[in-house]
Amino acid sequence: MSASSPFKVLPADFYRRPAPEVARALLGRYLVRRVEGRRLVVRLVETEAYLGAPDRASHAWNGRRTPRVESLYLTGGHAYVYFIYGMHYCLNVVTGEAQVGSAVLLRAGEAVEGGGEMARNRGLARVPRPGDLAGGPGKLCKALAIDRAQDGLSLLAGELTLTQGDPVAGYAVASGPRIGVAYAKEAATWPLRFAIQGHPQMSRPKL
DNA sequence: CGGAAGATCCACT
DNA sequence: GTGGATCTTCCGA
Repeated sequence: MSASSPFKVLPADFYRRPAPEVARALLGRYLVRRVEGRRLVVRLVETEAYLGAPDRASHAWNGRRTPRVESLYLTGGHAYVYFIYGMHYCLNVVTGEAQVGSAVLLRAGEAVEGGGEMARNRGLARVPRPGDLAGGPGKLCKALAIDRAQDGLSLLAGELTLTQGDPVAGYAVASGPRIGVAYAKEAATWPLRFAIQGHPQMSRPKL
């Protein structure tokens, strides 16, 4: 744990770096969701970087620009939330400069605060282990009550922020190919998935 | 304008 | 391990 408060909000500069760097740096950080004065917190354990135009798996591949992905082109430090498979939302953190379209998908976290409310948001009858509340991109959004209403929000203050948390050292980070992007040709094998090494709550295949 | 597929999750075998 | 749910978005015709 670091010297200052684990809930100190990460500054804009944190996001103005290449997506893979931010993806690594986000591990161990706290994602803080405020809803009606209450605070829900998860510690991030798994992320994926998406590079933008050169990355076939990215929603910004080849400069693709549609109303849905508009917030992906904001400057680093904003949220990009999209709806997928007819029933799930996924939360991304935009990285780099505006108009680039690079981002980090938040794939999994473990509950730090507000587990009871997260379980209710998930529709679970009981409160499971902390890692089972947000162990997947869709679950993470559902647990934290995130949907398209949060698309485009600044992460520097307000209902959705990222804070210092409990960052891990570089040696503790594992990387590998991203999940669910087999269609993306050459980009499918790029090692842009990052997780806290050996963490029990990675979403699916182990790294 | 229609068809196809998707950065997922869960129940069931 | 496999398949179904469910619907928005995109691309080709």
